Amino acid sequence: MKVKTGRIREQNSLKILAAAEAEFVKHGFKGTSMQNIADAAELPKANVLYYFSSKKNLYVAVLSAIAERWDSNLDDMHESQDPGEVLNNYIRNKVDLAIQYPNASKIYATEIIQGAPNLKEHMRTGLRTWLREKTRVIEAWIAQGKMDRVDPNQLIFLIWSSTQHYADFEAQILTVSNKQEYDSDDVEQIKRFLCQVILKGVGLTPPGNA
Amino acid sequence: MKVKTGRIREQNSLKILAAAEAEFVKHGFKGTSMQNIADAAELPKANVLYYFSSKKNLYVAVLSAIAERWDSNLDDMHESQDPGEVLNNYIRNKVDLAIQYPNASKIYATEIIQGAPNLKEHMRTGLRTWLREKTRVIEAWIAQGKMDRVDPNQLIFLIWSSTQHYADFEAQILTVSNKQEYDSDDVEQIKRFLCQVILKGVGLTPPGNA
DNA sequence: GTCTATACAAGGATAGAC
DNA sequence: GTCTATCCTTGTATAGAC
Repeated sequence: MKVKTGRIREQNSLKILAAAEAEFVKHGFKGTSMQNIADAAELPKANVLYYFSSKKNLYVAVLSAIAERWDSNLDDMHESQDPGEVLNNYIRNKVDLAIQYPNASKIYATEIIQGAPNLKEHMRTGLRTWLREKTRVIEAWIAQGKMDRVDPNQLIFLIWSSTQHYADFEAQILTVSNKQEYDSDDVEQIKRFLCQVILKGVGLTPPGNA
Repeated sequence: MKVKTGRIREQNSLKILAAAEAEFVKHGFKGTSMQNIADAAELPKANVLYYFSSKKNLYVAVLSAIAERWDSNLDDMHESQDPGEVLNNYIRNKVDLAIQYPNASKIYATEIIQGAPNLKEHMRTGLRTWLREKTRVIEAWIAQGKMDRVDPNQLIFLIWSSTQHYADFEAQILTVSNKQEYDSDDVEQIKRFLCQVILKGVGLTPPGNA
């Protein structure tokens, strides 16, 4: 019984994408060689170039996969919902994402630090639209007197920065804390701290603040 | 009258360091060539290698200059001072630093994202000591009932992440905001927002909350 | 002290065997 | 569809002229 070619292709592609993500994080785009990626994926170098016709191409594929995963986790929020509950869930979700996919967060961060040459378009269209929508909802909550009068954009930026920090600055946080990795207690503590401080900071109370 | 050799050396070194910082930010360590740096510094390539004997050496020099500037701006805080005032000043200071030296923040961030291979030692010694000291002061404030019971380490991380974000993610923030650069109004608004939310979030009020 | 010319290595990409 | 061998560019670093 012949194995379908499509399956091999798919499996190899995924192996390469995972390996590439790990290597790009450690050494940057230029610092990563196709040989590194091939070795990590346990495939010959030419094979990697066979699936993704160029290094640049492979890098963009890695970025796209990350952006897709990122966007898929952007929960919808409606002004009819309770702001404390919505923001609480959003923050906890972002922390989970950061801890679960640190490499994704790191590559995304590196790309933006370098001026976002491959993400400018995504930000000008998709992200800006998403942000405007959320801003509108938060402004509605403020108008309804449900929370303090703060700049909605800044609030979103604060949530992004404070949550992603645990992925991007992992090396710093673990080193000064003298730890090898985050354990589940750490993660819960991070979530509680951020929810407590940010929600209280904008005049909200977490839903079940146990 | 002969120009002192030391002056030329110093001036060229500074020009090279500035050029290197700008290039390393845009393309990363491996992605930056000595030719790029030499062109940006308006000097021949061999001249750059004459002053800093290797590329790695030059990169470490850039990092050291950054770490030094960073550390010199770590204000002292004492438990006898008013926590609201101290944290307010610290946050405003960090925002100024981020806006004034975005490249420094970006290179530092990139280095940590990649696992801090050249900063591990600095973090294990200098930074950890600094953090422990601040933690002690914040714990004293909490014990004195002057602020909410929060994890002091997390509070420091929150201040670092939220302030540095405006430097590191400049490209994202400016793009979604449809701006070319931060103006002085933006900077003041950022400071007010962060001080307001973070201080209130830990049970403090800014000193002169105008 | 400054710069030109060059040795030498690494890596991306392709041609073509299997 | 998969992989070996190779071409060619780029880039670090040095030797040595001025």
